[in-house]
Amino acid sequence: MTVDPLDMFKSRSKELVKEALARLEIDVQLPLEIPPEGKGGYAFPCFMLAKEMKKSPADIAKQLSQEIPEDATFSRIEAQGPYINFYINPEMLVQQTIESIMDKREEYGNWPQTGVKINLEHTSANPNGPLHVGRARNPILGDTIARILRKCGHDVTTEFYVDDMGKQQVTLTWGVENLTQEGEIPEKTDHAMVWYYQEATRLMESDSDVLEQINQMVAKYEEKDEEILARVKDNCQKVLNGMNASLRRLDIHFESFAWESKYIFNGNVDRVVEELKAHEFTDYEDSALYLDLEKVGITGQENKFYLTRSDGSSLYSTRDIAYHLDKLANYDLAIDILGEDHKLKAKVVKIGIGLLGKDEEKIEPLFYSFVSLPDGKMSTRKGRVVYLDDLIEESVGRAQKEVQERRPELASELKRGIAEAVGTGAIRYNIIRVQAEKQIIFKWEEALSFEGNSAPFIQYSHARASSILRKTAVLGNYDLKLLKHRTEIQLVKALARFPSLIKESGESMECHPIAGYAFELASLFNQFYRDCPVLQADEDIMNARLALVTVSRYTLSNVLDTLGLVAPEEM
RNA sequence: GGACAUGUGGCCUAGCUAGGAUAUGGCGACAGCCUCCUAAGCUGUAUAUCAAGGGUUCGAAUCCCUUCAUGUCCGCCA
Repeated sequence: MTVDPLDMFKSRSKELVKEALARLEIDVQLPLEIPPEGKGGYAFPCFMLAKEMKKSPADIAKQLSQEIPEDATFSRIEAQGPYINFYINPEMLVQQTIESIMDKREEYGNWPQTGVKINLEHTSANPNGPLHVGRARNPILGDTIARILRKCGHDVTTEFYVDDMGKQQVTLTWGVENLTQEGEIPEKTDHAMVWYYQEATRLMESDSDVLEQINQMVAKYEEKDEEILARVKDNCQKVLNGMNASLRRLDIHFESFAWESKYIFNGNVDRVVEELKAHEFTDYEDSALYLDLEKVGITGQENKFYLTRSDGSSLYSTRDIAYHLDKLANYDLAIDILGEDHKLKAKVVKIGIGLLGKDEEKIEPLFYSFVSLPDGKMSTRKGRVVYLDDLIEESVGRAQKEVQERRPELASELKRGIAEAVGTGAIRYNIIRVQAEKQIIFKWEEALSFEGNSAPFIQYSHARASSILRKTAVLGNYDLKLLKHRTEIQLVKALARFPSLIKESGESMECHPIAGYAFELASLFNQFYRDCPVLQADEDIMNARLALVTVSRYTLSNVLDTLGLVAPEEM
């Protein structure tokens, strides 16, 4: 059975149009469109034939439709104005779709393995403090895209690039080794460590002795001092552990961690510099190597993009080039989830890879805009920040209150589970439902909405479906021809779209269409729930509807999983 | 100053890649629906010069140009 239940309808309608055109000896392809509600499943506009045939599009549509024979796949094929509309045979659609989902179950929506190996780098936040909401878009976006690509059949490895080379990391380590934190120390390691970083940064700015000490450490570190490396990595790891704990709560995990220092210590960065300095697009200024942006066609910037300092030590982007070289050696595609502030750097990395003779098209950066607060950008230093952990706590806390109000009779363990699922789900969904390049201004009321277009809305539909199925014995024989209510057909149409949606979203690497679909599907299920009683219906109808509820539940569960949301049995 | 992105009812948002039939939904507002499978639900009403102007086209939210607004970048930081 094919993955996409709509496939036969799409290809058959195209075929029929093609044959009709051939009979009229017209050598043009008509595009397939999805018409508005009530105009059938597929439509072919005839405008582009008007010039050639010297007739109005409406007349052409009429003439063409007369050339199309009746076909079992469609209940009606007719011209309406300038369009030929194909009405999908609802019985066949219901049959195809429900059987396909019954057959695939948890696998419905998954495409066959492609063998394509993808490295998907996301989050990669500097390990000097807890994740804040301004950055939280990165892991959520990255994890969701990873899930989509896996459903598309690709072999995805998610990776966190740990920056353990910057001055910031040395500053943190200096703080840990020279300062004593007073008062109550937070239990979570990222929250405990950030104090040292903030305090050391403050001291460094006011005390030149401190600055001197830190600079000396940085200098030694860049000369590949293994002992300092061990100390810095140790502190990074502690912060990283805290970050990972936060992300785990959102069901975000990494398969791999790539440490930036590795590429310095193993000599790869030196090799990159060696090769690049021979290139005609690079030059020296005071023995600092730079790339001439004008020569590579980047305008709007200062012309020099530095690849090394004048002492020969490497810069961030140079190390990033070495890192990406490594990715391309091991993967077919490298995807990077990056904040919009990284656009120029990402471009330079791609160019660098190209200059080294590798295929830069295999690097795909995806950008997102920052989440800011109503009074501006989030900043850890200025204390103008909402930590991800606080957002999660607040969200789960509010969800806990809601569950308590709505379902006081449930066991408290169950209520806690529901609150966790709803609270964390609301956060993920709110980030993912908007296209990544739109700027978001963080507002508590919006971030923690549990009604309307939100995660709990979708989870609730799943809980309703589960509830119906919980109350019945094993599914009996069913006759799908009995499903002909308007909302039943609409629900089936939505169910049928899932596999093609997964594929399209994987190709465009966008998450928000899936969120929109999840909401639409849940909404249609709720309408079905209102219009079509299941358990009270006559046995024949009940069995047919139970089949529809079963496949709806599978599909709801699969979309929720694609978005990284829990599908609760009850809420 | 230049570069990249974004601009759709009071607020948020889909549609833009491949121009087509009355611009998608949510929040908020107002009016309704629990003797019936969970009301985190459902139904209805009102609200849009698709930032502005010009162009291409039989046809533009969608393509092109100009302008404006917002975000981001333009460090021998990361």
